[in-house]
Amino acid sequence: MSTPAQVRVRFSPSPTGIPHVGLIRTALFNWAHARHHGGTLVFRIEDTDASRDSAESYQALLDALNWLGLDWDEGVEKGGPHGPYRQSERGEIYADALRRLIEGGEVYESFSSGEEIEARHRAAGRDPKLGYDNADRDLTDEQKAAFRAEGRSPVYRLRMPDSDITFTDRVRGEITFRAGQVPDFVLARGDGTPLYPLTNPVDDALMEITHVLRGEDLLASTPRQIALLQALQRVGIGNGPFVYAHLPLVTGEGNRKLSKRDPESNLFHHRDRGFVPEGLLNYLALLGWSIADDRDVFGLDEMVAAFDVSRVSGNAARFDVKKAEAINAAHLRLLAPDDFAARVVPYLAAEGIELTADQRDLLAAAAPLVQERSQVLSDAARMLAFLFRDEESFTPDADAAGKNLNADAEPVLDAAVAGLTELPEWTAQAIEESLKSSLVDGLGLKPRKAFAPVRVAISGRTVSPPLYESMELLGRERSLARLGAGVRHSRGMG
RNA sequence: GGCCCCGUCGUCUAGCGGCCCAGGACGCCGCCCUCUCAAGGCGGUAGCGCGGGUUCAAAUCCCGUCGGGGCUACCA
Repeated sequence: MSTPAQVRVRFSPSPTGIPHVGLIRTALFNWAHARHHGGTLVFRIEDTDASRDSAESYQALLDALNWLGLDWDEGVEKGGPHGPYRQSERGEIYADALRRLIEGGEVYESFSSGEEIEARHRAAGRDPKLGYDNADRDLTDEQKAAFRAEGRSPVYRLRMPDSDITFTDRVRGEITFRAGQVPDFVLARGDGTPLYPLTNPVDDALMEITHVLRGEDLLASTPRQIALLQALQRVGIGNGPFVYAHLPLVTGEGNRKLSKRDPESNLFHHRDRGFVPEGLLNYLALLGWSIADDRDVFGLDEMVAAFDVSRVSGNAARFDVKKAEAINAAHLRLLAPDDFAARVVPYLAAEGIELTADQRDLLAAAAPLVQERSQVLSDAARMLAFLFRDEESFTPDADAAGKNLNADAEPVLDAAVAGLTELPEWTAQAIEESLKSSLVDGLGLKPRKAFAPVRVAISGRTVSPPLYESMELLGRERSLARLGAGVRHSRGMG
């Protein structure tokens, strides 16, 4: 595909709250688009609302992108020829743009209050929710002076063109907004504070953005931006409108836009559960895009090679935790064993386990046992935790113990201990033979019945790494100690 | 209410006029492997919202309708 100019895209969040998966999906698509075309990704911060922006949110954004490995070429923390990249530091630029727009007759002062606008609609028998009625477009100097004399200060509105606005959205095709449907809108407050509708297009123009990939929630504001971009061009700023692509919304239960209230909207929630960047990014890529008709597990490099915005779907996409986990699980299995083990470490720490050097080796030996049975890294940490707890602090999961370390379990565990104590060598194979002979053959139990109490006594859980291997790694002494503790627990239940 | 977007299995999607009595994935169900939970393998379940056109032929094009969603701030 050929593109006339060098591709320049941007990721321009406002630092409010915790990074949302929908926001990150947008970042990913912009990143992929830039990388696919060998273009430039600009990372700009839209912090024009001091009351909502926070330094923590800004840090969280950096943290998110760094964790995911989504790098940018120009922007905050990096600089570039179009800085500064935080809107809070670009006040003079917006003031200048506004001044030129006013001098060029593109923008006018508006004194109407919201109540007045509604009142006019009611008086005329119109829907009061119609929005601004462009009533202040041609105020005379005398009228303006009179308003000022009342102590009122005006807002600045862009004079919208009286012609249709049509553009070709890269994902949705041609979209037209009829003339007169979009009211003149506010670019800056009376005190001159620039607002998003002004700053966003001004920066896109100045930063020479060529493609805007953003959420569908911004689709309705596109005609306003196009009109502004054209006006800016007339007063000597930028080259007019560029290509737009509105990405489908990411929704939650009930097809509603995923709200900040939903835990799955929180990027860090997924990181905390043990999604790896590869897995989460892969899943996010699937929300509106597909790499092939028969494949959905792929890496970032493959995405970059194949990405094409025009193949993005227009349908809203529901964030499905189950599928996200399945994709993540596939990536977990793709990891080299030592890499997998290393990534589990922080999740063990979250369980309160700090590893010693010896335990590091133990982890390296044990991690492969759970690599294929984990969906997220915290699964692995939970299954492995029993290996790293000393006998004083080890306590089986209450639920598992209640169901499996009961009166019925006592003879089972006793028999297991008896057989295991005398075992000449402590290997998984020897353990297996011993347990089968003492429990299955000796007590005539079904394997299900026989191994459940042993598993819970040893690992503390009903789902664990393979039992015999687990016991081998745990060692004879500790295994017998836990079986003994299991016996005592069982008596307590009897 | 107005403007705009969207409408293929429960969910994410492939499909861009014949290759589709619709393919993949997740989920769900079943079976197999196992004298261990799980994992894994195999199989199954389930969908083109509806009504009109256009065409030899429509999931694919057009119109209508119904449904869902977004926007509608001196937030971004």
